[in-house]
Amino acid sequence: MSGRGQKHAGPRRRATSYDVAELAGVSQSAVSRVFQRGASASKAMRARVLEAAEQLGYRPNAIARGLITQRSNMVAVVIGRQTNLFYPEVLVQLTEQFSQRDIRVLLFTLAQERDIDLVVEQMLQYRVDGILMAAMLNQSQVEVFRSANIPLVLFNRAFEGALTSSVRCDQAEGERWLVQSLHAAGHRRFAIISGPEDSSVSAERTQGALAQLHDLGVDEVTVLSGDYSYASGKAALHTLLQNGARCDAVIAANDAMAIGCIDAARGEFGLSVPNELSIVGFDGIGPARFDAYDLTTVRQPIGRM
Amino acid sequence: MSGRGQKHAGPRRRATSYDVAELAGVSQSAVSRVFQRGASASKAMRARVLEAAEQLGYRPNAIARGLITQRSNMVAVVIGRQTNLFYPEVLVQLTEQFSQRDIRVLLFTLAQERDIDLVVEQMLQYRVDGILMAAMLNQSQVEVFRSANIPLVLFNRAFEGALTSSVRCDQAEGERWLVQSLHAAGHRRFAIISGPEDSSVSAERTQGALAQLHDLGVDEVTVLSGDYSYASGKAALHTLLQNGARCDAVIAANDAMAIGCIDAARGEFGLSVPNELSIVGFDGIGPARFDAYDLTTVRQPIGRM
DNA sequence: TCGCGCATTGCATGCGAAGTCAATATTGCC
DNA sequence: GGCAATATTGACTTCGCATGCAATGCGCGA
Repeated sequence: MSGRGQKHAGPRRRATSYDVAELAGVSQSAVSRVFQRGASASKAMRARVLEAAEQLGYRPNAIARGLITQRSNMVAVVIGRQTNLFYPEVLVQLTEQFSQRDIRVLLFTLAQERDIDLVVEQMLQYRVDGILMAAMLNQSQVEVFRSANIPLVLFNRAFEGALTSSVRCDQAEGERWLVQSLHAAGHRRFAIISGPEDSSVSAERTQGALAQLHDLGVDEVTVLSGDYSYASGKAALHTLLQNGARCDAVIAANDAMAIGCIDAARGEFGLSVPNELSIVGFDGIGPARFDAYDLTTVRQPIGRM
Repeated sequence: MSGRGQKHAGPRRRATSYDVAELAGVSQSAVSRVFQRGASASKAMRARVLEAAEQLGYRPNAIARGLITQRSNMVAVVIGRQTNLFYPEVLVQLTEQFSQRDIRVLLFTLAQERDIDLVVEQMLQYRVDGILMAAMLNQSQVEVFRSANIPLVLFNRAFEGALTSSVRCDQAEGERWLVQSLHAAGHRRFAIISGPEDSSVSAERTQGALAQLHDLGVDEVTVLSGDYSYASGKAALHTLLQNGARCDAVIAANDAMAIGCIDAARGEFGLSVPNELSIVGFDGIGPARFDAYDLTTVRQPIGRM
């Protein structure tokens, strides 16, 4: 009432397609069509609408659009709480890729294992178009998504009764390659530091390594397990060498643990790495490329999704 | 028609509140109210509705709800393309915190500087309830959010004509503390490796360090700049020592560069760190705690949001 | 026993855009 | 120039849920 325009003083109500239509002197449908790809609209119309839209600062409401089109254009990405640096790196890359395809990423993290049901619930409520899961889930959870017709992609893990897709490298093959290399370099006494018991990724990697060792005629292998963290890598190497195990090559299930091993070997036991002891990892995380480690590892191709 | 039930054969259409209402023999409003907090509903009603909902696998549609309530319950989090490991770590923590408050995180990354306008557009279209921005933006972008009434929080950066909130540590103070420590340890010849020219964080850190050095009577300081990456840290140290600059303490604007410096100092120049050369960083990223570096750094308290 | 107030419940409407269908404008072609 | 074919356009409905309002039921005190 005081003469302050609505335009720049902070319009309480965001402009809608009706507002634009009115200002441009056309119908709401017309506005809608201008803001879509394949819709037909004359040049004149388009120009008028765009100008009106500009003037009002109009933005199509993606929520409303999602309601009517039944597509949210969002995918959920779920990652567990990481002691492990691999997933955050992947996450950023993933998000970029999705953006390029005009898909938004709704991020979920699992602080506790039990949070997963809450997260599942949220994903369903938000009607995400798809789910990329880098965490464990059980049969009933998979079933929920299947019956809701939501594509579920497991990242770096497969599911037993696998009716689901999964994106992942052949973990076992990677380990075989690593083992082969170590063997070729003359190593014969191996130790493996696997991940958590319940990690399918770790299981595959460990299996791969053991299988290749077996093929090479090496059957006596010490296997310890860690939790993928730097600290657990250190601890594992400590245990290993403390017990007097003699070995000249350590195969860690991921880079973080491998780095922990290297530090323990150097710091606690004064060993020269890789001269006296070779240590290999898996993933190709950033720090693995630091000169201090210059880790031999299998780098997962995170570009391809 | 062939007798296959709709129930488990993959209902094409997700159950809506009307479906639930019908099955429970109540009105749609009743269903709606059962799935809200403060709404009134009798025990009996609640029970009937919940059972019907369970049976149909009903989930409230957050999209539709968002449309009517004008709240999406989503916040946008924007991070730049990181050569720097700090933000991904922060991101995961943030997401957990938001989850606990029943807020979803819509993640955006900036592959290119120019992407920012696209991202801004997306955030507006999705009607996010707030924005947490860990990237640079200009006046007009800030203005867009202000006029759209969307709370904008800058992470680790302030804005000049600051009408916006920002969450951040006192970068300068942290550097002062580092410098003070180095000085107390007897160092007198300092070099600074700053971040990119246009980084306000870097500017503050560098200013803080210079100011403290000045206060301590040290005015001759070599300042080089990097881009926050490990590689640029290595390169900077290389340049520094190659040019014959004599210094016994290097202050890097972040941990990644500090680690690069350490590796360069050790690998290329055979220096013992920290005996012959002290190197400090900033952020407290994971790898900074690896034994090989055991970096002195300022750890940003990412828990407090 | 009757009336009043409160707790429940249902009805109807609206959020903002997309898409269907029919009406209209434009174009090409002989 | 006339007519059929095509391109634009607008009116109206729909998506699924929240909410104001009216109608109903209930309990309780006098």
